[in-house]
Amino acid sequence: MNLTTKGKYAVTAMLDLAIQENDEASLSKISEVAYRQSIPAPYLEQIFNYLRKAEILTAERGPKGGFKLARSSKEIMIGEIINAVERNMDATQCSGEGICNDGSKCLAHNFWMEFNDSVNDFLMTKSLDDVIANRRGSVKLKDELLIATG
Amino acid sequence: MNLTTKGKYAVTAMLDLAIQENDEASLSKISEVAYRQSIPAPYLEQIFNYLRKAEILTAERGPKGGFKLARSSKEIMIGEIINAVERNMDATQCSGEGICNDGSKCLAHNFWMEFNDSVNDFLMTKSLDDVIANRRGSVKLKDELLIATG
DNA sequence: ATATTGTTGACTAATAAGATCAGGAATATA
DNA sequence: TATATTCCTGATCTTATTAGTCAACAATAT
Repeated sequence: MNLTTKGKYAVTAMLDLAIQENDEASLSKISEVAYRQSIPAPYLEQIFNYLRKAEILTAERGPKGGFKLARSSKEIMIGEIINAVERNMDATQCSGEGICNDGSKCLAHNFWMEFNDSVNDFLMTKSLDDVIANRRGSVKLKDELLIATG
Repeated sequence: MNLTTKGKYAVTAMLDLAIQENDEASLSKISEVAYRQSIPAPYLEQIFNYLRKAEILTAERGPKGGFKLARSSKEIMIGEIINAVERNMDATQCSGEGICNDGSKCLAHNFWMEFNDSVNDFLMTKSLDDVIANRRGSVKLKDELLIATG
């Protein structure tokens, strides 16, 4: 299992887009996001391509072009972002090759599967919005109050 | 965060020792463990050294020498093993350097801390014995029955 | 004395991460 | 239509790390 800088850049950049999302349909340029988040722009270009292909980002070309989230920030899970850019998040591959396939060789096989499930449960139940809300402290509570008071 | 083959070898080798533990004070040679678990012996030598320094393994030299667990398999957590051999299991380092230190730069900082906690909770609450019991299916239940029936 | 086992640290090869770069395709606007 | 701007694509480069080897040494049972 390998969670690298690339995955962390991807999450940070997506959070940036989610925050920028205020004004409807606003597009952010790669160069803007890269500057705000201290991510090398050409590297972010690469990363955004993965995210677009995974359909969690949409792009428009030309002047006035840019990127925005393909869905609401409540509907994009951190795990999706990471899976889109990381190639080795699966802890089940007990060794380089499939020497675990016969089932008896690797004593820890079941354990790694459970570990994998645990990690995925965590990452797939946290949305961009959750992370932002958690970061701002009490936004979620505020939402609930608004609902409660009509 | 980086969980590599080295960490997986370490866990597998420790499980092997735990299983061999039946006969009191029995020592296993590196070559034996390496053969049983298909781990390159000179590499396992390196790995066992880390584990010995972390005091979860003890060694004796000379003929009849070998390794055994430093504590009971119920008291050695998988997380300890991994921490002893992996150098980069901390998901909190949001980037290569400490650009997150000022607190405001990395939008995901809190999130990575929580993720880290989640992973550690999982790994630090599973003992070697837990993994073996889980693997054999109903060993734990059997133990409980033995206790229940005196 | 000798064979056997762990101990240590230096070394090598292969791979992957972290970028960079150049050229192309779309598109808004003058 | 020309042009500037932005995304799109793939090749390439550098560096660090992983995975693994090796040789010489230290301890100890027989």
